[in-house]
Amino acid sequence: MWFSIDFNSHVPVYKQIKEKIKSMIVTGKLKKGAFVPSIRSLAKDLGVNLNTVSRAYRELVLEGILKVVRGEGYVVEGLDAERFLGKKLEEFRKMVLTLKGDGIEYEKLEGILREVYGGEENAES
Amino acid sequence: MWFSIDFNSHVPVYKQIKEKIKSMIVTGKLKKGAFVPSIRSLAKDLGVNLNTVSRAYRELVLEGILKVVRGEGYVVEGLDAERFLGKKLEEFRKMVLTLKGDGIEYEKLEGILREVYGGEENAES
Amino acid sequence: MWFSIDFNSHVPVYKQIKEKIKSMIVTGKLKKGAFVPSIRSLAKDLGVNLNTVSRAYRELVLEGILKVVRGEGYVVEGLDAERFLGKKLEEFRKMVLTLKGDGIEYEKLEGILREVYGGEENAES
Amino acid sequence: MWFSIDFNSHVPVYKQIKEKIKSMIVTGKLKKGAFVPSIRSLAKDLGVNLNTVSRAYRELVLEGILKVVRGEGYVVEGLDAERFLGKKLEEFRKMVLTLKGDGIEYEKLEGILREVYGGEENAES
DNA sequence: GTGGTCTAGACCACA
DNA sequence: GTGGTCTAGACCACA
Repeated sequence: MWFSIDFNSHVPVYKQIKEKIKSMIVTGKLKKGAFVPSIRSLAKDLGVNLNTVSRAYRELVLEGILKVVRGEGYVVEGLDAERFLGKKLEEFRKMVLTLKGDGIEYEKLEGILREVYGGEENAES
Repeated sequence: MWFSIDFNSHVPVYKQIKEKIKSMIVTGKLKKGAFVPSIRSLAKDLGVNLNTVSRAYRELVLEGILKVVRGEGYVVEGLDAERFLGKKLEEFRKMVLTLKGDGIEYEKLEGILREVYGGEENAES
Repeated sequence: MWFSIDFNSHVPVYKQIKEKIKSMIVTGKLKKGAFVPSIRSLAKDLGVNLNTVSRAYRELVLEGILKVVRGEGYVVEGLDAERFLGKKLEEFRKMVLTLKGDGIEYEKLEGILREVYGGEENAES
Repeated sequence: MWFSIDFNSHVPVYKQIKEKIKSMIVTGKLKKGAFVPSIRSLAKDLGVNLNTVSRAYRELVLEGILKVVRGEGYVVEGLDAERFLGKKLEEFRKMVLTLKGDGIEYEKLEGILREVYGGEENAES
């Protein structure tokens, strides 16, 4: 059921975990009131240290996204989807700007977009 | 004339410098045989330590992109543009995949693409 | 009839329970020979696990403050009030020292003391 | 120059460090713009692990009390003294309430207060 | 079983 | 020199 970590990424592992959890909440894979996996089980699944997951969860609590239930685990509180997606789109815009700066043409990027999104149902031309 | 560093990025500063240099070579802003700025001046411009720029240049030399001219500075050797742009597009594809996974619709991304690439040829409005 | 637990305190719940029981003995609310509430009922009242109350009682027995009556429950044995209060005052002194170190004036603390201890005999206003 | 940790306290070490730093800012021992000791040197002084100090500093940054300067260290930003002292006094009130509940008389506490504050200059009677 | 804290030590980036 | 992250493992409290 669980996701994986990119150990080659510059993004620290605990931040990757935070993003994944947020993503799963936004997409409804983790619903409000549900328990996220225990620190130790997620750490084991991801091949990561307990402290790393612990830090991710702790920060999500500070952000009001998770809640800790004594002796039981972490529960989903909620997440401002609007804001989460807004940030993601902002990152996307930044990357597109960079790519434009690198001289890559619009069509290249649109092509990839269509490929990823499967083609037919999304493309007009 | 010089670029800037995103100190909040997870991408290490020396890697950001490498990427910028490469980008300027690919886009022709730095031509083969031209001198890149001296380590001292670039470090000053960017507000970073000499060691950081030094490391970026050193690695660019190892990659065959720059060449040291003893006592004079670093000169552009060349760069496999195909490969550079290929990597960039690969990163783009990865990000699009993530965004799709977050439930963001094709249209949202295409809209941003059009915005960034200016109006006329791509946008209808 | 029973007290409450501060779940936000750093003091472990089982220690809070021990302190409360001791306090009630010292103040005569629990007299020698009286039964303290059963583990089950106290756990229920406080909203904590049986094990937690159990641990508190067990340690109080080890300290000679409670005694197990097989099949009946836990009975108050007694408590060195002098020592109990001495510890409390020691903690108070420590806290006052810290507050003095923080630059808080004598009058502020005395004011709070008077407030808590009610008006007439101590306060002028 | 530095403080010490109470390893027997229930208060986690990283929280003790946070409180000490705050206290030193409030009392002017650490002024705005000054560097706090480096993570590693403080860890060594206190006989504590680097990660523990690191967590304390990191949380102080989140609270806007410290600021991190890349490659240089942590700098004092500022602290709402009013709020800090208010919290301290609240803790004091709570403790006094408990002590009153334990049957300790006003005079005992006032006596300790006077002792700690040196007597003459503060006491009226 | 759950989380919380801490240690000893490693490796990296930046000044 | 500075901070940042991570691991492996320990010990504790609570359900």
